[in-house]
Amino acid sequence: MAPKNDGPAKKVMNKGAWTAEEDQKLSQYIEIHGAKRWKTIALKAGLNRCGKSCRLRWLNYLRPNIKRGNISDAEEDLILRLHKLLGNRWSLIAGRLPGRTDNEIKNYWNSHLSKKINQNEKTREPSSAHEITPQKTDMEGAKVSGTSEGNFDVNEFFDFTVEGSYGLDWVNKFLELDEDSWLTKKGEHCVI
DNA sequence: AACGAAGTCAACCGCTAATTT
DNA sequence: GAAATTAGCGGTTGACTTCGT
Repeated sequence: MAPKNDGPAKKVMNKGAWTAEEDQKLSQYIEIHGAKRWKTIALKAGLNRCGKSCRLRWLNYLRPNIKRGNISDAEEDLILRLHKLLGNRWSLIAGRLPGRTDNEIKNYWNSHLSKKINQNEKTREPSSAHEITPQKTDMEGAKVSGTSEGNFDVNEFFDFTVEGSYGLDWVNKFLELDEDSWLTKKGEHCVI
């Protein structure tokens, strides 16, 4: 079958793995002009890529201060705790782990932690009726359903827009609450 | 050594939210 | 205020690597 001719030929964008040359072009352009207007960046940097692809590459790989590999025990612990609190809100979780990206945390969760949790759940008593289901529960549920004390919004509660505004210690303390008392509270009046 | 299964991770896709015109 | 554009997010895919047989 002949390809239909629908107007001016669309430029075919590069897809797949980035080359070192592309990385260099993107980094150099952003260094000079900043990381704004990704479509323009893609165009002006001479990259045959869509803006979306450039943004992703920059955020997940080229950005300065990116930590790569080897998630430490402390980081893993924090991810677990934050996930319990926030569910699959990877960008929020990543915001609490300097140098880590949402994509990396998501991957780490899917390949390592979700399995760990499944194993733990299997070994635990099935009678834990108040088990937390991590995804889209807790906080989001609270936001949607509201409570007797009014709507609780995790984004207001933690100002995630300001990195380190509370410090990890505070968040950790917050999350260290014994699960049972935590859940008792949940049952009583507040869906946290 | 060869092969398939399982694991990992970079990148893409589709969607929504935010911003600009 | 509406429409168009841009940014950002989370889910998913697929190529590559590692492991077990």
